[in-house]
Amino acid sequence: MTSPTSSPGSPPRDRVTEHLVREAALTLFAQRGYHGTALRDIAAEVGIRTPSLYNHIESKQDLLRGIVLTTTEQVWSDFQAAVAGVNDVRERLRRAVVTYALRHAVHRREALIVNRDVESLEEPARSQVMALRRQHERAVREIIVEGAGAGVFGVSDPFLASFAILEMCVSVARWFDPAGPLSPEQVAAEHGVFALRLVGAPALPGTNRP
Amino acid sequence: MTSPTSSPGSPPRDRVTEHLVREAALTLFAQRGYHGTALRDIAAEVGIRTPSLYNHIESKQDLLRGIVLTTTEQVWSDFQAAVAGVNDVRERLRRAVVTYALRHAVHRREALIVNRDVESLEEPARSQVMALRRQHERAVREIIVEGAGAGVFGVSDPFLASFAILEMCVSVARWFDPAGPLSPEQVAAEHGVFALRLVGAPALPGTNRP
DNA sequence: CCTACCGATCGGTAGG
DNA sequence: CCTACCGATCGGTAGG
Repeated sequence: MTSPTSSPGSPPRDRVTEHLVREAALTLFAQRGYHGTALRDIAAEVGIRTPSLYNHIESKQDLLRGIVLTTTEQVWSDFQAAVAGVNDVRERLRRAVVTYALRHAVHRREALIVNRDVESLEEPARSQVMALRRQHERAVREIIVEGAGAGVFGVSDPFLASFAILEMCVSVARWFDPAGPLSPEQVAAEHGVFALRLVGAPALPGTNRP
Repeated sequence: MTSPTSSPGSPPRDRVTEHLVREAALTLFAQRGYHGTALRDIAAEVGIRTPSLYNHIESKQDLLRGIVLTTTEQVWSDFQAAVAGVNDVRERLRRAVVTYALRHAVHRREALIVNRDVESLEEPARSQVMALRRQHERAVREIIVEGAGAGVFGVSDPFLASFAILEMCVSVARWFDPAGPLSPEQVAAEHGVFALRLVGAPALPGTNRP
């Protein structure tokens, strides 16, 4: 692949791209946190000096905003796709949980940053993110409320149960090891089983392997 | 209460104490993270200037170390006290979970800091903390292994189940609201129920209120 | 407990 | 993409 254009005035294509910079930020923010990462570190990671970063990004805050907003939006669209057209309330809960857990195994860095550094996000992005998160939480809780109302789930407090289930999935990002014995899909499937058990639902066929 | 001693050379007792400083650090580290909190902020919180902090503490790192080490040691001793002399494996798991969840509801700030900023702890404290955490994790996992071996729990992967249960308790620190409708004890008890359901154990008497 | 001050580092800009 | 540099802020010390 060669440089596609060389219109007058535009600099020659360099090796470092915006994507590479955001990728480096993702890794370092996840490891050390937003405030624990210096732009100097990110620059070094991609082999340039700090000021050159500004050819690719607007600011350090811009890096955080991109990661957190994109991830939060994807959580919501993932959820909608997962439960769309599914009528059985057990299966709807299972799919919501499997999707959410899968994301936290596959996109560990993004998840860690969203949960650790959302407080460092400036307004108005922070409020947008919080609203989207609450929307997702409410939607999952409503599945539990519906299942409890129908007598399919035995749950005394849907708030408690939904937080426990959601946060159990979130924590996958903290301990999941891609080099470990289980695939993201296996971990996600097992969390679907855990969630149904937790709400006291009768097991779905084929979900309990001894 | 008056100043108890005034031995020659010792300065008069001031209003600011080491405890007050550590209390302020606890609140601010929990809110903004270790790297997001300046000593200046902590000093302002207790109404003094930054250099005066050093009459009470050794360094910023010393504040973090105190919080994280103490908390981690208490988790371990809590656990030992909770399961001591309990033979039934279901009851042992339930007590371990209730104790752990209760701590995360009552000591929210400490828990948030341990989980967010342990990476900022310098050696050798960091390794000490990690070892203690692994010890606790292993002990909980062994309860699950024992229950599974005895056929009381139906669990395909004790690692997965123990992480899910433990992290569900950890997350209590993130959403628990002391002003909310549930007491720490109620939340903790409910997590005991969740844990037993999650491992597929038959319910203990009186643990399921509709 | 304070003021004065230290070197180091931060995110970011000027200018090429 | 770079060097040179900015003001602000950091944790911490000197000295009283």
